[in-house]
Formats: sequence, structure tokens, C-alpha cells
Amino acid sequence: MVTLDNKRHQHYKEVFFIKAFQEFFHQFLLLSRPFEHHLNNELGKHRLYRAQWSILYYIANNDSATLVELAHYQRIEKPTVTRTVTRLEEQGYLEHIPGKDRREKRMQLTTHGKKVYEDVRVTIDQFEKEILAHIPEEDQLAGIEMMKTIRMNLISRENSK
Amino acid sequence: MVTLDNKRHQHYKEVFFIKAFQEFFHQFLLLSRPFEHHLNNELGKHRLYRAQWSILYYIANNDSATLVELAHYQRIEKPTVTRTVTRLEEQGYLEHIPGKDRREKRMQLTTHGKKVYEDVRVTIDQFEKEILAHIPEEDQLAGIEMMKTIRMNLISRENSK
DNA sequence: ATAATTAGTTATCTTGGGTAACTAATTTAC
DNA sequence: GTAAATTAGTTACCCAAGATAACTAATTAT
Repeated sequence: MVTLDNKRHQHYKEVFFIKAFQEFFHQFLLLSRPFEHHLNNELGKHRLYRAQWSILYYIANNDSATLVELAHYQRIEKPTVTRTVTRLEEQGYLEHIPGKDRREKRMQLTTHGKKVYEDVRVTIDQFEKEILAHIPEEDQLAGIEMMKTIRMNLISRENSK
Repeated sequence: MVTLDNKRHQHYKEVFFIKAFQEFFHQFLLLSRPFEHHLNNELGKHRLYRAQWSILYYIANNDSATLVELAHYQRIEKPTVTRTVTRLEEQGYLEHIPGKDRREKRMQLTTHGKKVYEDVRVTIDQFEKEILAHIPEEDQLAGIEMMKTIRMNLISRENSK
């Protein structure tokens, strides 16, 4: 009887009381694929992809950026940035503004790029609002802070290793 | 003077009061790449990748699964599942248990697979705990619910389109 | 019994990460 | 002031993990 109860108890624990941190990242992964998928669908209407959009977003909010700046911010390698920026340049959304340091390639939105960003922004705003339905702004703000903290924890791990 | 104040005000709004839903998904993207990167680093110690780990996780928590079940749950296409499951089979972590319906391929962990899962679990638990440092369990639980809601909003969008 | 559906596979494409090795420009050290 | 070290960016190439299209085999529905 005791043995059976122990077994039941164990089963109960395993199935229903998964640890919060496990469940947290499980849900994070379960959300990130579909989110990226849908985001790319929306962006596809404007012939864009997530990686390109991330760069447009950064530059739209910071006026200009160098490739290294983008790489550091997004925590990706320089060659990845080079490739994506090149595509955006080819599409006529970004242009190179020369600065003092002739090594660096500082990019800004072209007039066309600004126009496109604003257009896409409308689509994406709509999309993001829709999928945040029923989530109070207060919780959204708490979520933002949480993600920032986790990101910082990740980054400090990098440096200490 | 009025014009200048307006300009300042506008600038202030744009730079410091980005809408919550924009910032939410911006942070989500900023977190998901580094998270996957670090997760893969940890998994690499055991010669695993994120996609494989997701499948091991699901089967470890559900005893067995068919490929279609995995595809539906993770919202990915069947060929993607086939490939990843095949790798896990080759590594000797999964085995096919025949059922009534001879079309479906129901998979379960092998003894070796169970052992490996438990080993990796320790590494990943440690990793996940570390990067959730300074986040109260209460907030983690709120985050879990938020991600579930967003995921459901995404899925219901799919169906209505 | 035939038609439609379902589970899984194979072939092939694509995005977007990564590393290694390089050039050109700038800074630092001597 | 020059040589060495560092930094920004590029090129070539690799790979994981998603996707679609077209297929077979098994099962269900008509």
C-alpha cells in the first residue's frame, strides 16, 4: 500500500508539477517557432524576413548603425550581419553614409527604406496587437523586464566562461 | 518656441515611449537567438541540438509519441520531424513501438535514451536556473501563462485565416 | 470495392546562424 | 614615426532546422 502510494505520488509530481524554470523555457521554445513563422508570413507581404526586419527596426530607432554595432546588439556574428545588410542595400532600403573612420560602414535608411519601414510597421503593429490580445499592458511590461533580465543573465554567463 | 517644444515632445515620445507590444516582441527576438545559441552550447556537450532535445523532452514527459503528434504539438511540418526523429533513432535514443495502426510510427525512449535524457536534464536544469536568476517563481509562472496565451492567439489566427 | 484521408518518407530549397581566413584602416607601443 | 596589434568588414564555406511538393502505404468513409 505504501509502495503504491509512493508510486502514485511520484507520478503525480512528475506529470503535474514540472518545475517552473523547465516549463518556462519549454513554453518559450513552443512560442518562438510559431511566432517567427507568423512574423515571416506577415513580413513576406513586403518581401522581407525576420533578420532583415530586425535590422530595419534597429536603424529606424537609432537613425544609423555600423555593422559591428548591429552584430553586438543582436549577438550575432559579423558575417551574418554583412549578408543581411547587403540584401537590404540591394533592395534599396539602406545606404552607406561615410564617416571619419573609413573601416566602418555606417548605414542609414534611404527615403524609400523609411517609407517601407512605416508601411511594414503598420502590418506588424496589427499582428503584434492581435496576438497580445487579452494580455494587460501591465503584464506586457513585466514580461519585457523579465526578458531583459534573462538576456542579461545569458550575456554575463558568456563573459564569465 | 511652440514648434521647438512640439519637436522635443515628439522625439521624447518616439525614443522613450515605444509601444509596449512593439517592445515586447523586440525583446522576445533579442532573447530567442542568444537563448537558442547557449542552449545548443549546453546540448553540444551531449552531442545534441535544440530540435532533438525538444523531441526527447516531449517523449520523456508523455511516454511515447507519433511523428504527427510531435509535428502538431511543435507546429512544425512532418518532414522536419522525420529527419530529427531519424537522427535520434540512429543515436540509439529512440525506438519504434509497433501499434495497431501500421501507418503510424510511435516512438519511445530506449533505456539508453532515458539515461541520456536524465543526464542532459541535469545540465539544462542548471543552465535554466542560472539564467532565471533574480526572477521570482511567481513571475516565472505569470510568464508561462502569458506565453501560453500568446501561443493560443497565434494558433487561432492560423485557423481563422 | 472504390475513393478519400492519414502517416510517414524522400528530394530539394531556403533562411539564418556559425567559423576560418583574409584585407584594409586605425590605434597602440616602443 | 614606424612596427605591431587591434578593429571593421568581407569572402568562402559549413550546418541546423525550417518549408514545400510529390510520393507510398495503410486505414476509413462512401
